[in-house]
Amino acid sequence: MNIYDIAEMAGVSIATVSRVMSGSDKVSDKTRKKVLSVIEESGYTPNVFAQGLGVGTIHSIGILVPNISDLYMAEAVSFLENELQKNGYNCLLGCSGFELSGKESHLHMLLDKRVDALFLVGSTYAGSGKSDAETDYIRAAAAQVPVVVINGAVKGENVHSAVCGDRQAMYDVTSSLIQRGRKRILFLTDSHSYSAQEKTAGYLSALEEAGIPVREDLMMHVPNRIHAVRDILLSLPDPDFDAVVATDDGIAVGAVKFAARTGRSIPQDLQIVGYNNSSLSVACEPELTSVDNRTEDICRGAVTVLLRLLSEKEPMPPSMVVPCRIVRRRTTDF
Amino acid sequence: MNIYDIAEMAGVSIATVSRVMSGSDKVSDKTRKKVLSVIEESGYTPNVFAQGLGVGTIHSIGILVPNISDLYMAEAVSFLENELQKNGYNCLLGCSGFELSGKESHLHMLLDKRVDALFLVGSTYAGSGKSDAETDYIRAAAAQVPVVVINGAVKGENVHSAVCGDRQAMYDVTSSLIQRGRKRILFLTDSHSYSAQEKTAGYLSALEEAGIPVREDLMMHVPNRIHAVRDILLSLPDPDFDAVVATDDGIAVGAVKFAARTGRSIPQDLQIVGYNNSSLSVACEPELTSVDNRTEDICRGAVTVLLRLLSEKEPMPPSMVVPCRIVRRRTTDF
DNA sequence: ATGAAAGCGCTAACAA
DNA sequence: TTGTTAGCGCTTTCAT
Repeated sequence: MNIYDIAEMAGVSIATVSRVMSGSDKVSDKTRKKVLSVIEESGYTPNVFAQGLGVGTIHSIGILVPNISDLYMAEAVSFLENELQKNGYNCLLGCSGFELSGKESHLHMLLDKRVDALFLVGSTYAGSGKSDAETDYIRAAAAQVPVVVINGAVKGENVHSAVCGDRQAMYDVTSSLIQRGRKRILFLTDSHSYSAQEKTAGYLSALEEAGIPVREDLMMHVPNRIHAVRDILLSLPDPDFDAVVATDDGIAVGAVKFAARTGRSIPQDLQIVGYNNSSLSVACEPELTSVDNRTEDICRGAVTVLLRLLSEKEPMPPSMVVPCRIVRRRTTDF
Repeated sequence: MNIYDIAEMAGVSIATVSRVMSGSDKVSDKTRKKVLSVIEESGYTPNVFAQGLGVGTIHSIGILVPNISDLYMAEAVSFLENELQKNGYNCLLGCSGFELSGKESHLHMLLDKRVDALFLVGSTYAGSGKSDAETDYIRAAAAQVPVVVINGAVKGENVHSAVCGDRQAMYDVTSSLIQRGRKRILFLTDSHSYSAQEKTAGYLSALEEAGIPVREDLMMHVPNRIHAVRDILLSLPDPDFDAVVATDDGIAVGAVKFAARTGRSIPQDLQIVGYNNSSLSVACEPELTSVDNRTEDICRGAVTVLLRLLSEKEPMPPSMVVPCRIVRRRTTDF
């Protein structure tokens, strides 16, 4: 069932059918009614490929994510999909993993499908910042379609970003801990990404401001798995810290487990702050104080930016920053 | 940059370029080399829409999910995407919500994009089973492309399914509790879906087998939010149960929180079993015994089924069942 | 307000 | 082994 069939059945030309489909006003009411009724009873649906061939787009947008089974990523994708769907776009999803090769290949698969734009979700796409070469493939992609990085900054023509104020948030929570008398604050992270670096910077600046010397042994890289973190902390010969700030809730929960195992009471002996305000933070006991990075607001903002870009309006500011919010629960005394 | 440009630059016809692109062996090595080098240096990528128009597919598969920010769904999508990508398919993602209208509209958006097949993830798509009308739209879709329901059974031509043995699993855990002397087992669920019904049936058959009368007040519907569940249990005038089986970890964690609030010790006073073996089950304290429904195996199997379907091999058995696995932790004494 | 016809870029059947 | 050409189904001028 194609447009020719419909045209014939309705006794009009294919051009008229096309006009009806696209809601053109240059069709008489009578003709429109007739065509619509034929379409209705025949169940006709236009062939997107033919449409795409003509106009160059089928209104789909690529979403690249390292790992959709991560709570944070999943939530972001959820918001993106909702907003995009509302605006008539479909989502092509790619799970790239954290390796550069996977990112590149998945990105090209999406590009090959002629998406109208790309979302890269997660600061892993911003690379470590050591070399621009890490993100060259993103700029190359941006030569074809607008790219919006969620929660990571990549510089380049046609590359936009929406991030949360990770540095400030980490500065805030660290400062709060210091104000409550903590001086040996363990910083736990699982990543070297842009956002991990931002968080690190926030942590360090809080220490510096308070005149507390930085201790290398209080800055650890760990995998983001509850038991792994717990065991690493348990294996420390001389655990010497009175607070923990983590770059993800999962890591923080590991610290909670560590406290439970070693008889440390929370928050008296050990204060703990998580990140992302995920369901993990409220599943554990005591429940985690956590930084809410406003995923929903960021994603909504990112889609707004993108839609404006696609509608060829005036250029957008290249990035937006949404401040984080601290959700206080029982693993801290502030 | 299109196939004509490449053909001209390589001094061959478009047919030859097309052959090279599709890896046909009916091209001389010399010609192939030449064409490939031109393609390489020009960065040519075939236009999928034109391809699609010709052959009727661009190798994309629709994945419909009620809510991707749910841990279980996200994991399933992750596995599906991985398997499909490996086999050269892209994924069009739709988040439909739990309302019929959303399901139908999202499903049509995917169909309109001419996907080769559809995955429906989650037993919500199987409806309540009260009326076939609830799932008619699925059968209608199946008239166009193969449909595979993950974790829910829908009957119909060209509708396949991959489910886990929920009924048996629930029977097993309930029986184990009974064997450990528990007689007042609270069943908590947040859904009326196919899988919820299966789980209910397992629970009931374990009671029946043990000759324990069913008590309506011990079968509750609750929202799947930790604090909500906790508060509902706390508000019970006369909480009279010595074990809890829940159809999701989030719900079970709510019961754990309830126990903590009311001074019940786990598992002595109250045994608790969760479902899905998610990270929540290991975040809470004590850690939850949970039913692992083998998402990965189910998804892998589902993709296998689908690929066979798409490659026009002999018809598949309409459904596969993967047995669940009980992961024992510290909220039970078995 | 409506129709005719020229693309859009590719695949595949057929010719050579 | 290679080239020619007829679709694939739609959009969009350009006429009328």
